[in-house]
Formats: sequence, C-alpha cells, structure tokens
Amino acid sequence: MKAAASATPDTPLPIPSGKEYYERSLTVALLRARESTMRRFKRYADAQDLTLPQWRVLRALADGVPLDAGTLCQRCVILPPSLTRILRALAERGLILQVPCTDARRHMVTLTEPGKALFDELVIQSEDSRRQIDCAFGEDKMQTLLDLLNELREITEALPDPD
Amino acid sequence: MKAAASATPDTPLPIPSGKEYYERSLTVALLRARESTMRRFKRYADAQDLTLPQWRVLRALADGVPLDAGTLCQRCVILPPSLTRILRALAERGLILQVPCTDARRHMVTLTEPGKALFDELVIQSEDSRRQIDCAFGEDKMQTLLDLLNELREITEALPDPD
DNA sequence: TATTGTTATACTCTATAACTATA
DNA sequence: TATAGTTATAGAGTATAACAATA
Repeated sequence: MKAAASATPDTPLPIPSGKEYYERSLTVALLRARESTMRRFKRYADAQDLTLPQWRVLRALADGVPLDAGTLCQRCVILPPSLTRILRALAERGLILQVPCTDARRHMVTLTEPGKALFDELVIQSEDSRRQIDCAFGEDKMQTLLDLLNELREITEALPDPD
Repeated sequence: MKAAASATPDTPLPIPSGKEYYERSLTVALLRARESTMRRFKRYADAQDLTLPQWRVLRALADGVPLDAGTLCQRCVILPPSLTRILRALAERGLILQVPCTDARRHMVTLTEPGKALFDELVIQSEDSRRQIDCAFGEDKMQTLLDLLNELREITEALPDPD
C-alpha cells in the first residue's frame, strides 16, 4: 500500500500497524478522549433532561455574565440554527432569560435563578466523576492537558483561513 | 451565585469569570480543540464526498488489516446502527469489501484497492494542513498532547463503569 | 442462552441558503 | 450595505429497543 506523503516524495513513510497508526491522528485522539470522558458525565445531563449542547450553554453562562448568541455559538461549538432552538428550549423551561441590549440585533441571554440552581446541582452531582478521572489521570497531567488543548485551539484559530 | 461543590462543602469554590471558568472544562476543551483543528481537514473529506465518520472508518482500515464491526464502532466512535449505514455506503462505492470470517456473526471488512487509493489521496491532500498545525503548535508539544490524549482515554476506559 | 449485527423509530445536531430586522 | 439571528430544509448522527442469525 502507498504511504503518506512526506517532505521528500521519494522516501514515503510506511504506515505502521493498526492501533499504532490510528492513534497518531490528532482529531481522532481528541474525539476518543472526549467520548471516554464525556460518557461518564452524560447521565447527569440525561437525569436533568438536558442535552450536552444545552449543558454547554448553561456552563458558558454560569458566572452570571450575559452573552450574545454569536459568542455562545463560538464558545459552545454550536451552529446558529441549533443555538436558536436551544435558547428557545432553555427559555421555555425558565432556565435562561433574554436581556435587553443597546444593539437590538443581538440576542443577549443570562441565567435565571432556577437556571443557576440547576447548573450548580449538575456540578455537585458530577463532582465525584470529575474527581475520579482527575485522580486516575493525575492532577498535574490534567492541568498540562487542559493548557495544551486551549493553546492548540488558540494557535489553530489564529492560522490563516484555508478557504 | 452558588459555587461548585468542593471536598469541604463549607468552603465552596468561587466560579471565576467567563472564559477562565469555561476553559477549565475538560470535555469542552476537547470539543473546541477538535473543532478548530477538524475544520481545516473537513474540506478534504467534502471534496471526496466522504463524511468524517466515513473517513475515520477508512483510516482505521488503512494499514490493510481487516476489522469487524464491533472494533470499528469502538475505534471510530460510531454506534452500531450508524456503522451499518456507513459500511453499506462505503461498500456501494467499492471502497471496502466484506471478507469471510470463521464466526459468521461478525461483519469483517477490509479496504479495496480503490479504497486504499482514495485514503492515500486524502492523506496527501491534507498533508499541508497537518504540517501547518504541527509547525505552529510545535512537534514536541503535539507528540506530548497525543500521548496524553491516548493515555487519558485508556485510563478512563479502565475505570469502573458508573452504571 | 449469550453474542453480533441489523432494523425500526424518534430525536437532535449539522450544514447551507434564504430571509428578516437592525445598524 | 453589512451584520446578527431566525427560518427552512435536507441530511447525518445519536440513542434505544426490538429483532434475526449464529455461537
């Protein structure tokens, strides 16, 4: 089988055997790491009838600072049409509230008291799972990983657009 | 607002301001890092009329070792019903082929020659984007990140099931 | 009887384009 | 005219349960 392109096309890189090669893909490693950790948290969202994107929105608003739809789309990795539905669902449950904005185009929202309470409840309920992963992996490594992930994102976002 | 639970409930942790708090979530950091990097690769999949899950399946089979549906589900983070559709679509395009297995229950597949060729083409086409991210982030850090991600996954999967 | 996949079904998210309202 | 969101619509993935075939 043909190998991956290399700096010098005359010396193609061999593709190593299965697991080894497959784990070298960054995006796959990110996906699998997320799946294995997220799986442990999803049941808390389920118990509160929240989808994971909905939980991300609550988390993004958790410190009480109102945010507009565009910022929420970016931070929560949700496309605008999805966010529209999510904001409507959360508002119907009384978990968030639209707040006026000088720019009337912007859809600015903030957590209500019940919304804050629900998020705090989720944090408390999931704390054991979080700590379990933290301990098994090591707090130092976890901090290193978080820093690397955020740095990778910032650097990648700063790269010139491929379009 | 109430803060996150802590080891000693009497001293609740304060929730720091927005970006700071939000970036402390592992699963969100994983999602955002994946989004920012994946975005650069998706167009290559689009150009070949492949969805990202389909691309993962090709990648998992790239070294030529046939795999069964269960293994593919795990490695590619795809649920069985989705994989059934994906395998059917890839087989209809002649990119994969079912191979006989002593256990007739198992759906074992391997890449065809056109399948290998298409995957190799994708690797070549996306090589520049991969190298661009690698250089901007640093090869050493990238290797560290990959190792941490795979280790986190292995450790988390080994934890006792929360169910 | 347990395991491996497939089918059925409902829901959510993804993605693009067209549209509305505001700046 | 440009920007921020919403609506419309099609398609793909998510998730559960029920089912079929094989071990």
